[in-house]
Amino acid sequence: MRENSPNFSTRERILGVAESLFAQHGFSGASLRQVTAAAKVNLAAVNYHFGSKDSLIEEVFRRRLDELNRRRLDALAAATAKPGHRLEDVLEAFVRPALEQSMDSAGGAAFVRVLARAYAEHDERLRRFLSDNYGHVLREFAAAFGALLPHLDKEELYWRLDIVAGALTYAMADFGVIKRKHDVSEHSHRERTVEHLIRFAAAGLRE
Amino acid sequence: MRENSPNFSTRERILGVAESLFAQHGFSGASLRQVTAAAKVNLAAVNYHFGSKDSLIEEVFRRRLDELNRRRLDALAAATAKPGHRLEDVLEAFVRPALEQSMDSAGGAAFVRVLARAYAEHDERLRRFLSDNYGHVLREFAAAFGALLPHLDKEELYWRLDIVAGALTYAMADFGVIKRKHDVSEHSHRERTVEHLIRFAAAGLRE
DNA sequence: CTACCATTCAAACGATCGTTTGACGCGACG
DNA sequence: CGTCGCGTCAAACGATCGTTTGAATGGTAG
Repeated sequence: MRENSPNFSTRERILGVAESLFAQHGFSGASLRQVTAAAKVNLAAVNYHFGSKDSLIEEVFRRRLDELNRRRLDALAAATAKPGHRLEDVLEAFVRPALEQSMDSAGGAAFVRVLARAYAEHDERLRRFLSDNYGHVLREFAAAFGALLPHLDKEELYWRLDIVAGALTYAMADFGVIKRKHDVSEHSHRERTVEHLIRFAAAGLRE
Repeated sequence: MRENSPNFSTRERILGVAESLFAQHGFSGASLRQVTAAAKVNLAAVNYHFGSKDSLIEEVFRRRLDELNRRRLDALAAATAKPGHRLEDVLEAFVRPALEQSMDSAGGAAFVRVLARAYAEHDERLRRFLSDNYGHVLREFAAAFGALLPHLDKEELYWRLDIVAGALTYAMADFGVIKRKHDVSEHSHRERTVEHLIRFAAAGLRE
């Protein structure tokens, strides 16, 4: 059952197609006419259901980010509750929910790319939206990391977490200039990518 | 002396301003009218001097990437010539030229952001241009890494190098959701970022 | 001075952008 | 049956996009 199936509502088809096209061409690179044509809906449907293109972009995030961050906070709580938990546990709480979300639906993989794109976009409006709605998640993780890394002051810690977040996000998004021939075991590749990245990040944070 | 100084030619002012605006708003997000207005030149000057917007984008890359990759290949040759050279030496040959370029001119820092943006853009035309003109550099580095990592087959090696390249590029570009308050020692921050990233990458590649 | 060439300029081109409009189909409800 | 509201539709809005045009400009060579 594809995203343009008539079994999906107009609103849901728009969200699914927009997620995919934003991942491919960026937010300003994908036009509403491309989106509505691919979703086989009328052009005006976007402004009817979402109000504007910017609101559509926000909704693309909200649809998946709410659940993603809920899972992240649950995993973080489970990790920090365990006495003697390690840095790798906190890192995994941040990364594994994104990995799982990227595998459990067709649009999940596209959404991780959208997330990575948002990270690269310096658009102030989009950054403010993400900061306002999901900044508390980053702050909770920063606190958990800080407790495990008492030798780092706050500025140093945030600076390194920024690097780690960028590396993790972009590796998850599978961006890259080199094309892989066989995508047969993409899931296991992704799984191993996460493991390696956690090692990367843990080593760099501890130093 | 600013980039819009009359001491710079029209062509050079366009290149400098375009580099900065592409870094801020992306290639499709920055219009030629914004570029020419900021550079204080006529709108038609872009098509007169470069032929098209796409050609301008290519020229923004070519202007700095030629020298960057020449420095990278020189550093790589120096690193591999040394007997008993380590993985960190090859990584540094890849990263340090970008670091130096980002500090020796006002536009250099912007260009590193442009480079990172190109990495995220999935635009097929741009990727082909970069692959055609600078693919040999990546291939030489891949060979040098492969010689140091004989336990990895070619596909595995390329897959990991992709991750490493993404992490390094984005950290260099200073993307991030968390704003730092004091940019007083940005250069030393960047320097230390590179050191940490090399450790990250070396640990992950060796595993 | 004249002729020429490179460059700059205002203006306009057609295309495409996000958005708005008003009519239309149609099931729900009194 | 009438009507009300939700969703969809074709069409058009003004704005902005990349690009092109043709005239004006200014320096240089014959």
